[in-house]
Amino acid sequence: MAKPAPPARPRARFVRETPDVRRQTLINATARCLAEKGAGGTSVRAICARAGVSSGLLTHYFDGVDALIAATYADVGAKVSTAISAAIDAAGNDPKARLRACLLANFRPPILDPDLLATWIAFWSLIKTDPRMAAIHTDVYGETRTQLEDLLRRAAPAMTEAQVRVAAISLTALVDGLWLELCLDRSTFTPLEAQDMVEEAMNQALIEN
Amino acid sequence: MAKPAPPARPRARFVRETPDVRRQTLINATARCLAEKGAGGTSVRAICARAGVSSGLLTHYFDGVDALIAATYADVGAKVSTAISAAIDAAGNDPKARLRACLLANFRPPILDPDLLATWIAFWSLIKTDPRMAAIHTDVYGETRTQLEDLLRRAAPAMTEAQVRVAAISLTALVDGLWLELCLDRSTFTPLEAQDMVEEAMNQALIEN
DNA sequence: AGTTGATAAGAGCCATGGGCTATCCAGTTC
DNA sequence: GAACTGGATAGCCCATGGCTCTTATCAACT
Repeated sequence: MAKPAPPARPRARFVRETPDVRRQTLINATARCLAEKGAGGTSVRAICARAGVSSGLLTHYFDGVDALIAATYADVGAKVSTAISAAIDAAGNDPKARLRACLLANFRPPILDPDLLATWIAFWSLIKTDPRMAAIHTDVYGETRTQLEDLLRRAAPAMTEAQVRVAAISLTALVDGLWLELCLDRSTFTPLEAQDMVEEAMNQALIEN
Repeated sequence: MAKPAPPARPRARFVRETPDVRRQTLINATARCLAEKGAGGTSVRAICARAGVSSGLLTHYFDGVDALIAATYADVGAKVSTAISAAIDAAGNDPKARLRACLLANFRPPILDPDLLATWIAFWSLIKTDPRMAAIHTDVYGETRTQLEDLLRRAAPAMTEAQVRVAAISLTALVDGLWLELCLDRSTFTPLEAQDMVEEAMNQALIEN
């Protein structure tokens, strides 16, 4: 069928971007949508409206909205990893100072951010049903733990591999638990208190071994 | 308007239940839906199909699906609290044994359960947008922490109030972080290892003070 | 400058979601 | 046993969701 009515309003102008730029724009818009409206409010239309593109673009550049969310997960994970690495490098060369910086960076922006938790929760909610998300989570968590184990080995060379592994898991869990509760409800304790608790646990792990 | 076509199939039989039974049935169905299909797959129709009732009942007994989810949050939180209290009572009268039981119960069924995490994640995802959920969360978390603080005081009477508070927050965070990661991915470490880590942290908190 | 082909827009399609309501039936009361 | 009360059903309405498809637009190439 031929379209009977010509468009009353001319079609909007647009600029042609490279695929990388477009994908990044969509990923950023997805992260903001997840943060502001949660997983339930993150629809194709909402993402594309925020990105300033039409809804057809999403399917054009990603294999559906689920794939876009998975890509956003990987991207946000990489951003967090970068922020932590930057904090480590800024701490200088002392192994203990570097370990400390790695742990405490979790309680400062941009990582200590309720919006980031909202994004993360959206990812967690998809791990159960989407194997791709589960794979990304395993990657991200494993990378973080490996980095922490490396810092621990340098800060306490006397530790055995088993001790390093347990300490890394334990410190990661403590950090995650404090971070989670801080993002959910700031009224219980402060980021500084959380940092003190983590530092205390870190010293215990180093002293014991 | 009168209905023009008489129903080809007679209407289904039904049984009349008390409001409490119906509400509990719907709450249980909601918890199972959240666990199996995540927050995204938990619709009015899915809940009611699982509960074996028609979709109109949900609106009849709850003020929309959000209210039902909030009720489910409160119910699941109460169940967890009950399980922990039971573990504490089963530990006898020794204060340290009771504290230990409270902490370690988090790594045994029914609390260590990926389905439970799925339910919890659904709740977290609503805290940001629904003040009622935030209020319930504050209640549940506060109650848990108060209970832990009480056990700590009895196990280590020499601790100051500030020390008790910090220890409770810290131990809760460690437990939550380990529990979270265990539910997300069992391959990283085992529940027994998690219990050992928590016990170690508990002993540290008790010895120091 | 004209041509070309991929990029982008935007309306539309079908499915699903939540809530509403007219209708029906099980248990109670007289 | 008959009328009554209110729990329970099932279908409907409208909004929104993801995705497709056609058409318009732009930038590179000849």
